[in-house]
Amino acid sequence: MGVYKTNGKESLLALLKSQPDRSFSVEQIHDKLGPDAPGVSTVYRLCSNLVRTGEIKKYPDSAKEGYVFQYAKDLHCEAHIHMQCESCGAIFHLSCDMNEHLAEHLSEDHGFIIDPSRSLLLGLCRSCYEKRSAHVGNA
Amino acid sequence: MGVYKTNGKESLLALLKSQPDRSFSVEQIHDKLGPDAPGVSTVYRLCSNLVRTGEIKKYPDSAKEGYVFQYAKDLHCEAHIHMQCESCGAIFHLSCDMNEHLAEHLSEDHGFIIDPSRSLLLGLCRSCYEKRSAHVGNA
DNA sequence: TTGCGTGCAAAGGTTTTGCATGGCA
DNA sequence: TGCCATGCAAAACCTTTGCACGCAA
Repeated sequence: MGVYKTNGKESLLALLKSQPDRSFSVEQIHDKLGPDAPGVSTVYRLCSNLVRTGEIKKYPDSAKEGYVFQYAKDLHCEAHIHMQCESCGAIFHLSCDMNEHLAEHLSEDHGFIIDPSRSLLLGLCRSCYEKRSAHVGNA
Repeated sequence: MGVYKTNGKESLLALLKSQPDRSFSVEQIHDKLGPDAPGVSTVYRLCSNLVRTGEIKKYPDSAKEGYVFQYAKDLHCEAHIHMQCESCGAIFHLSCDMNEHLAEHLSEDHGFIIDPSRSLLLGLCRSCYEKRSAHVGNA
């Protein structure tokens, strides 16, 4: 599997690649690809394959139950923690010394060996936080 | 709902309370409660209610897809991050200054406002790490 | 006695699987 | 042409819901 180059695979990968900070549910992928979209079951199959090959990553969805997928190739995601915005779903890569710093602290003070690639911090990204602050305003 | 004191509710809560570091899936709860266990749908209903009242917490399961529940009352879980062992499923509460330290760093350097209560770090707890090391041994 | 909680069964939603067809190399 | 990938439909799975009965208060 994954040997041939097909339309479905190409367009799916193009979509995720075009917005590397965004994550997509199977439903969103299927919808966004429009009329020439592969069927839902194929989207599932493609995503599974791409996760297996490491080209995309799978995260639990912070909003609804379920899972989302995000382009991840060449990002060395094994080494760093990720942050997901609970409002817009964007996923950011923590690229700084905090990764090592935190890992060290957890290991030494708590006896916990972190797996950064699967650890997900939830919260609000800058723009969603500002939007929300604006909304609340003088409440 | 949640007005009456019933066997199902009592035994479910007792189970989770007896192992506050462990998390349980609906299936595990149902199985562990044995012959006098409430039906699966009741376990779902009880868990939903208890999550709503804050007595237990719901986390995505690191192992299989799905969710697990853990006793959480009086732990002020809103304020701190949690660590889940990918091997045994135990969930630990990060109770130290790192919570504030990390939150500050993420906010200042990355513009990310963390929601600690929903953030989950995955990895291996001390005992599972040691077991695994022993297994691998001289590989 | 009142009405909430439960069990059972059915429904709902999501993901997986089987099989025949179509497309890539 | 051979084999992989896809579509469709059915199945499997998990979770929720409806309804009638039993139990707590």
